[in-house]
Amino acid sequence: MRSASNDPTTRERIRDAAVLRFARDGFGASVRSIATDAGVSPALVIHHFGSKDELHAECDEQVLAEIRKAKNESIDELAAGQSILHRFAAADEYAPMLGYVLRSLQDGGPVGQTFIEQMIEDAVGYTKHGVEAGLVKPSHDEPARARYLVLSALGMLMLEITLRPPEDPADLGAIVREFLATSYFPMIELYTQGFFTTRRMLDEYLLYVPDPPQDTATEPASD
Amino acid sequence: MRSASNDPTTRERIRDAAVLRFARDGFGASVRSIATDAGVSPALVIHHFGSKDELHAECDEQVLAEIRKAKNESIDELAAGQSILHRFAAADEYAPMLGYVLRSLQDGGPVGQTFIEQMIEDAVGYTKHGVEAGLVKPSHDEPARARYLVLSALGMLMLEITLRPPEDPADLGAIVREFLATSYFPMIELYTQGFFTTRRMLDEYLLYVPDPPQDTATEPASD
DNA sequence: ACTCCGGCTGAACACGTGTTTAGCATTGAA
DNA sequence: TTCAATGCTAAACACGTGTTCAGCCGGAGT
Repeated sequence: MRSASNDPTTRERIRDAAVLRFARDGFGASVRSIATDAGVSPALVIHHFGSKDELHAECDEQVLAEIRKAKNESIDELAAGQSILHRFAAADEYAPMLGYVLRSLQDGGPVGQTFIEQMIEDAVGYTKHGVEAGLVKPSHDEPARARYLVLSALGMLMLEITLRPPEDPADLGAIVREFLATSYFPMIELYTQGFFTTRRMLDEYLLYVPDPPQDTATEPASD
Repeated sequence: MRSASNDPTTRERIRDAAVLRFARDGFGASVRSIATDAGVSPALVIHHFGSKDELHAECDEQVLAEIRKAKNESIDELAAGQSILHRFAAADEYAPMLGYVLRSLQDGGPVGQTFIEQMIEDAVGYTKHGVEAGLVKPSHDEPARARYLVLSALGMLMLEITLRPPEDPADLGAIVREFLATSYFPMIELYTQGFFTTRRMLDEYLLYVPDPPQDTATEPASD
């Protein structure tokens, strides 16, 4: 049999090795290093995937599928308001996936983009629940707030990891946990009591722009 | 004269071209492209700087010096609580410097590190003034808050630019202005009214960790 | 037993990189 | 004029990259 699509062993082993190497070293990792990890010749990698770019694309799909799976499996916890980030950080088995996502974030790749979009979408849901339950204050622009919260948290994590990269990428889970731990206090404090003592700046803004944008908030402040 | 250290023309032209190219294309930019920009042969670049790494280091110094200069020149505005980021975004002439800093942030390079450290240091000062003036609520851990505010803002900007890179890097100033504009509302809202309706989570944390760290907030949560 | 065939490899190719080297050209001094 | 030195370059080198190609090897089919 040609087993045109489901010879599960070698091809998948290469793909998995690639995901790991990409997560560890970024997408500049060489085909040769991936081949070595998979115990295979560089030529075979190309033979199976056609090119490095196609291998990259297939890794993207694989990781996105794994994320979907992880989300479905922990849907109960996620419903409680925990983000997928906590879920990833909870178990070290997710470290490669997390590393891959962060690399993709640094690269501006499609995995990073859709990951962020999904997180924003989820955040909209969480805040909606929170508001309805009376735990979260309503916002004049919920999508903008959700987007702000996600981007600031994820960007901060990305920055932290870029500035102090882990010696062993397997420790990524631990690093994210440490990050969540150290960010927790200032975040909770800010979320609880705010930063300013007066409503002046907010009210002035609401006066100046009486109707907060609904779809795109991307109007530059003229000049 | 040998003019051992102060032939200002060619060498500086190469350095400036390098800063620009690094800002545009990242530090992977080739020596050849820099040489072409400077109207010079690749060999001369090496002849003047010894190696690409040393050129990179010299560009770092140059940019840090420019940042110091820009800070000193606009010290009045900065004292009013505006961050250096606003200053950079205000005029397009700073776009290369800004681009260089962001690249260095992506790379985890020393420019990014000291830039962040400086911003955090400044933020500590700003918030201190704000608290004394009664405009800003005090925090149980001021350094942690300052660090949180800077990292979240800068990380967010970095993420935005990575995910939607400018077609023409000269537009960086405009992009940052747009970013500041769109982040402004959710940020002000969060800073004004907070996020949670109750103090429960904060109080629980303060109960659990009665004495917030004073110098370093980077203690991992045990293992 | 023979053939065929497909997974697989070693060796090479083409290319881009940072860097080196030999030497050109221009300039200033003796 | 001659010499030396300096700023600079063309060409090459060494190396790492993705990719290709001819062919090996082992197992299944007849």
